[in-house]
Amino acid sequence: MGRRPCCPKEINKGAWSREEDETLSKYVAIHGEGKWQKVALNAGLKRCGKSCRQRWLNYLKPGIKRGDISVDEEDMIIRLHRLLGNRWALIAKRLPGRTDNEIKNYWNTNLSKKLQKHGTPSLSVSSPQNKRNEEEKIKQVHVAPEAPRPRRISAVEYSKIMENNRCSTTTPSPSNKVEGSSDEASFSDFLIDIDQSQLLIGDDSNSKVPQMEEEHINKQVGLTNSPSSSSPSDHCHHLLAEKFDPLETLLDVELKRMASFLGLEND
DNA sequence: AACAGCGTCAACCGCTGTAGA
DNA sequence: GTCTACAGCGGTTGACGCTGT
Repeated sequence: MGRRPCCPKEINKGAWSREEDETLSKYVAIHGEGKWQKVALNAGLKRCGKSCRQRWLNYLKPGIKRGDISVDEEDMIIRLHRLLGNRWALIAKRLPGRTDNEIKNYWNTNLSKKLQKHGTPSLSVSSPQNKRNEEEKIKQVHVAPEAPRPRRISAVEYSKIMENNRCSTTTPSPSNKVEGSSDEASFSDFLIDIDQSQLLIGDDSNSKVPQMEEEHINKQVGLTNSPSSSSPSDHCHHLLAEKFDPLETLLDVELKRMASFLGLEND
């Protein structure tokens, strides 16, 4: 069963002209993003919808940073890549103004070579005290390049996995772990405890930082919690109900750690 | 000056997930 | 439950510019 070609045959390919860029920008400014097939059709662009989307997101969209990647950004990319592997879209989300394509290209052309040359890159943010912990943590969550590609997974599948793991009984809940603990690692441990082979990653752009993590953070900073004092099983139900991204959460923990090294905790 | 080799990056391609009919 | 269209992602390609010979 063949797949229908996504684009008509009589379309432009290759580099976009200035006229095409203008047409696309104007159309999106008026009608907004989305429905890219219609964009291509209605705007009179002889391009396929995918091509329009990509051009907009990677080049025309306001706020796109172009040009040199700063040292800080590079450092961040390296760290995020350690954590996430080749999940460029997720990495890009953490670098405002940078696109997944740009980061991917930068990695392939610069960083991968640097890393090959020097082995582990020397990351600028590391205090001796925390370095060991961090290395340990990275070891645990490191996505090896040769590891099978993480699979995106639906909330429904996740629910099944969580139920199989009997999370209400065997998995420590952030809510009871956090009690009296200022150790944010405990929270990431909770995440890491999920069988790596079953680790799922919901990385759609709408996935928000899970409420459970917000609660955790709120507790850390001494904010009052939501009225529903949650039992472990409540948390489990919450997990089941929400689309949840353990990696996303881990990432935030990691970023917070980095921020604390840099003294940027309040930013 | 001419050519080859290499690096960069925009764009393409194929795949998966999701939503709606 | 199945099918289809669409969105999104990551790997790959190819055009172009730069550098070395």
